[in-house]
Amino acid sequence: MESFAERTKRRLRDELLDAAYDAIVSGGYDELRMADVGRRTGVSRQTVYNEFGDKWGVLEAVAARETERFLVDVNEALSAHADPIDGLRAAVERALNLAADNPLVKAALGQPGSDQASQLLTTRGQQVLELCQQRLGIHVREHWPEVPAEDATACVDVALRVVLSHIVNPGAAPAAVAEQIAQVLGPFLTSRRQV
Amino acid sequence: MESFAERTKRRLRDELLDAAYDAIVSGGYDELRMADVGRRTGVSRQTVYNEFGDKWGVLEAVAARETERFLVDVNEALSAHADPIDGLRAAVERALNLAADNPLVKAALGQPGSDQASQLLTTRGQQVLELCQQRLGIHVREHWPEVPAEDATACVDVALRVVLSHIVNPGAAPAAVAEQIAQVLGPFLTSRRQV
DNA sequence: TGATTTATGTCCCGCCTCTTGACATCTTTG
DNA sequence: CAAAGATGTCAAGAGGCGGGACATAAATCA
Repeated sequence: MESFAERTKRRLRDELLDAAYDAIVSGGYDELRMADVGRRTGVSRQTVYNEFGDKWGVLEAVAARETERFLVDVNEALSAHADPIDGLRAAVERALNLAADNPLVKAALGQPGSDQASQLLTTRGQQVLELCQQRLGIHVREHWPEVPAEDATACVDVALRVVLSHIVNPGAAPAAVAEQIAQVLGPFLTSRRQV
Repeated sequence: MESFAERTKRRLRDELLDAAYDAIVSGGYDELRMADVGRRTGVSRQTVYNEFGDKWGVLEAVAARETERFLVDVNEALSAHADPIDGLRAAVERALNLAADNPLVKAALGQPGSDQASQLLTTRGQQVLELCQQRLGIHVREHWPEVPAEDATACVDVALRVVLSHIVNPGAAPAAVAEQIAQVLGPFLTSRRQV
């Protein structure tokens, strides 16, 4: 049985993340105040530091949770198609559309006072990147049994980086990008496909 | 702002009451184990004692919460009518019907191993009685402005005791009892009614 | 330019709550 | 009669949160 204390701990973290999320979305990372996060949750400033270490830790934790939710949607699109190439195309399009609508992404990239927050998806993006690689990797290896694990990983890695690039620096429309990636990576997948 | 600690405290109490409620409903008061209440909630046995004092305290707390919920329904019936006598009749009928269906009432009165629990509504029923008097009193004084407070209180007190008696020791059908009480107390209310 | 304000990050200590283990007591069961 | 199981009490210990103080850096204001 999970203890009440453990559930309470998780709830605390969750409520802190809610408060931080709201603050970032409405005012940007620079406007985020550690004391506010605590106050909104009904907890001291020290407790926020105990939970996340520092202000950047808060942003990373918010991003990690948001990414997890994001990936649920993307994985859903991925596994909605039997053919890997179709799944890839659908997942890319879904990811780009979701990112375009996502308040946190907008706050990190678009709003003023997001000099630092934007690095979350660029120079300091390892965390998000690795999280996506891992989650997508697991999911793809399950749903693409005909593609060798190593090749699936490579494919995911390339597509992921292109998608991230398009999120940070938008190019063509989501559907067009998805089609482009499917066409470029399609032959690779086809050539590596096994019985 | 309410502190996180305060909310957590309330949540703990609520979850303990949920666990105790389930245990009582499924096995009766005698089958209730303090250690189980703690285990189901994910806290130690001592914490249960800290919160409720002793086993009877658990039962009283469960009953108090259930009574509060019960009264919400009854008060709703009471205030659905402009005329006090109609409200009285409706409230009595609602109360008796609710009690007849209530799992906790059944567990306290009907099930085997409820020798002690049944006292909750009889020889040790002051707590529930007073809670009802208070809540109903407040509500009636608000919704029966034409009846002097003292007379309203007396009316509520008499009706409440009759209803409780019918719950513990059922007589006629709820609607018939309600009609009877309305007829018996009606003249009193009418005579005391003011402009 | 210098002073003030504001926010981050760290440290420390007091307080409160929960946990754990032990114990006495009573009742039920074998 | 002995063992098991439950209630109720006590004390010691651990962990987390609150609150205050502080150093530091950046922005603001005079």
